Amino acid sequence: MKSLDAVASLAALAQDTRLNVFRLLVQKGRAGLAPGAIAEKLGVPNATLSFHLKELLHAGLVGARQDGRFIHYSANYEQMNALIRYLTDNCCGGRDCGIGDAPTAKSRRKQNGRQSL
Amino acid sequence: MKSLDAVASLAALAQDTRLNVFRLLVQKGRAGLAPGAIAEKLGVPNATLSFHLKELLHAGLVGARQDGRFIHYSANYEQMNALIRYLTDNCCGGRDCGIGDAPTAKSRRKQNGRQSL
DNA sequence: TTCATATTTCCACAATAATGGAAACATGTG
DNA sequence: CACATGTTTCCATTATTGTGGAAATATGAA
Repeated sequence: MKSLDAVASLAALAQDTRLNVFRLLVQKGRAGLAPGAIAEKLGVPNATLSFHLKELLHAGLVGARQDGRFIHYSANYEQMNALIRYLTDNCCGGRDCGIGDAPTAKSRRKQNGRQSL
Repeated sequence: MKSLDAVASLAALAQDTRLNVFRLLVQKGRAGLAPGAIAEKLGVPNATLSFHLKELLHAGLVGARQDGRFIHYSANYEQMNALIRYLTDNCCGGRDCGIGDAPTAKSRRKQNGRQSL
């Protein structure tokens, strides 16, 4: 990931409504959600939501898939992971500091002894 | 981490100079760097750097430690990891999707067979 | 105290971002 | 086609952010 891409992604997430939208989509998985459902869930006016979805889309953090009258927006996990890698890159000069290693959804599930379904 | 904290942290990182400063500090480890060294390394005017360091400090992403005439700024890894956790929280509704799991500095070192020093 | 160096504050200007109602546009249905 | 519903664009207003030179402040050394 390039610096400009990272800044664009971070700027896209650095806004309350967009962050809520993105986290909602992250939790919804590949299937995603349509703007109407997002607007209802988060209580955001259509015009405002549309503006923010476009920002997220432009930053590459979400994808859109047309399905009849609906458009399903979904999180772009590759971009999300690339961004996280960019932030933690070469942590502590590459030494095994044990701190540039955020517990991830997966590792936390392992700690909890939960398995996939 | 609260939504407002996450937005503040993301906003702090969503700026080219600040992102460069933060990544530099992440790579420098707990020892950190003084503004003078950062300014020289990144070619940023003092006033501008000072402004951005304050932003990062205020967002909790870096810490400052006075040492004589110098002030050592260093990355706050706890905050960094909390932010990453916030973004990936409950990915795919908690199912073992295998995608909310960014390769971290540590895991990548393991894959490369490198050990700590 | 006087000097040298490190860092921050002041300030004003320029640029960008967020908001949401109303209207326009797109798509499937009868 | 006419209609209902989902989504986006238009637009003006308001608020926030980034910039860097110059001056002020802080700290240690001579």
